[in-house]
Amino acid sequence: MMDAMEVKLQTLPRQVAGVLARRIASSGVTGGQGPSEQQILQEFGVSRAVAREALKILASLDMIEIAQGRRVVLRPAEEWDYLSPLLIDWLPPEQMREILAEAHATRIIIEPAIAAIAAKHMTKENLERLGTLLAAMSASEDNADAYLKLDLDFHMEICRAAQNRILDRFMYSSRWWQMASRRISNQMPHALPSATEMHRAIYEALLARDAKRAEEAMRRHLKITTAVGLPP
Amino acid sequence: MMDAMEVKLQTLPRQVAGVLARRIASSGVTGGQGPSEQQILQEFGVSRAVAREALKILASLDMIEIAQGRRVVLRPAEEWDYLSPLLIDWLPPEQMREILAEAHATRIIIEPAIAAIAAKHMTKENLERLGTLLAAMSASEDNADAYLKLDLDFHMEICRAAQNRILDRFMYSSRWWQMASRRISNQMPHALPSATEMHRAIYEALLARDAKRAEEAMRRHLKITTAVGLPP
DNA sequence: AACATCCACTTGTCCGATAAGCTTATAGGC
DNA sequence: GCCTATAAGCTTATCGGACAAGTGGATGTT
Repeated sequence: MMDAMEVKLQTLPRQVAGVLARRIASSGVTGGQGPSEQQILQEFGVSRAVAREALKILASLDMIEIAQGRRVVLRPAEEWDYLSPLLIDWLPPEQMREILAEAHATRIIIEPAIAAIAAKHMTKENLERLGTLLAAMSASEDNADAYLKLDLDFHMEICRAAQNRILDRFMYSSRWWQMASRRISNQMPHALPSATEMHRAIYEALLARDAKRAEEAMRRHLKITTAVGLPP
Repeated sequence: MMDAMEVKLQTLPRQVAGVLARRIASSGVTGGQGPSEQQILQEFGVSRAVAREALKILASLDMIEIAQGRRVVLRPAEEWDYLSPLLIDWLPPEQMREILAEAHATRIIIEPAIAAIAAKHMTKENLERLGTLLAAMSASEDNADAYLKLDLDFHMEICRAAQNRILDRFMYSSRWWQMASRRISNQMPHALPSATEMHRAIYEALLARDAKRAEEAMRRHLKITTAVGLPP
């Protein structure tokens, strides 16, 4: 049962799935045969139940395809579930950076549109929570971790106002991207005060229910964040 | 082991997960205790392995949370994975219609932006494939099923040109939404010729690498589709 | 060469047992 | 009486072995 020495951070199937996923993602091979239950048993020394669950995890990420009687096959990488926090963590560094850059590009498309819609649907409660978050951000500019959490909540609160569960889901995934992004690039503590200013600009546009202004404020905010936080 | 009479369309865990998911989605309850392994064993008469896999499926949709020693808990419906084709099929009709409407609203946000980006990245191969698809659509206007597949491929091909795997993933999910949408509303055979015209307008804008025009053509196309294909 | 049969391999499902973690209740000490 | 600590009982995690069911290729026949 793997190495008894190592600390148990995650469930066994997830650890096995992680090793397999990294291997698949690094190899770049696609379309061929994937790992079979038997191979996993022998290589990792785990029970068949664990091997099966590990494969099920990879299947839920659309990395492999499982069918009775047939061998596991590797699915094309273009269709993997890059919205899953699991997959993000298992990608090799270069691919991870690429995905995070693409995720940010997608934010620049979606979030201004969200802000525009939200401006028209904002309730008093939404605005109150945004105001509270803004004050907390202003007071947390010396704590990058706390600030990030408030930042994420701020954007999520705006999305909630747009009342669209598909967009909600996108923002939910965005949470993991940004946490991963911060893990690999620990800079931008100096940018926090200016970030608060930009958030305030968004807030005030929403307060005035000015869709155009909210959209533009959000776009400016995200474009500047690109230049600061991510590699070219 | 359930009813031996019924045909085996899907794997057993998935069937069980479907029943449980429908029950959870219909009840509207959230935050409380979810189904335990023992309860599933007794109610469905399946083995523990099947019960566990069924729960794992629900967990992969973010519908429940599983942890050793603790009982399964129901997660808030706002964070379910509405991008999954499984969940879509398991929602009660009203919720399904709501989600499909929200999905279409999201398409109107994202796809025009995709078209604008794609216009600048279009390769000769992309344009050739689009042209082929367009011709096939024109010849399939009497076959709604075939037309839908070509339609989906057309939009996907444009997205591919934008070279963004997050957007790719979104379009991949969009595939299931539209197939579900067609399943519940079987109209719009008369709209196919005009749909081809709109697709051609998009194609020509891309051919001219005119981002603004492609964006606007895509937006018009999707807005008209809204009025025809979905309930208000 | 075409076709039917059989066999080996793979995944699906079942059963029973032990380990590990959490919650609650109970017993003890203060 | 209140608090703490231990223990009991529930939950999920992992193991091992067995058989069923489906697929694909090898085999063999016509």
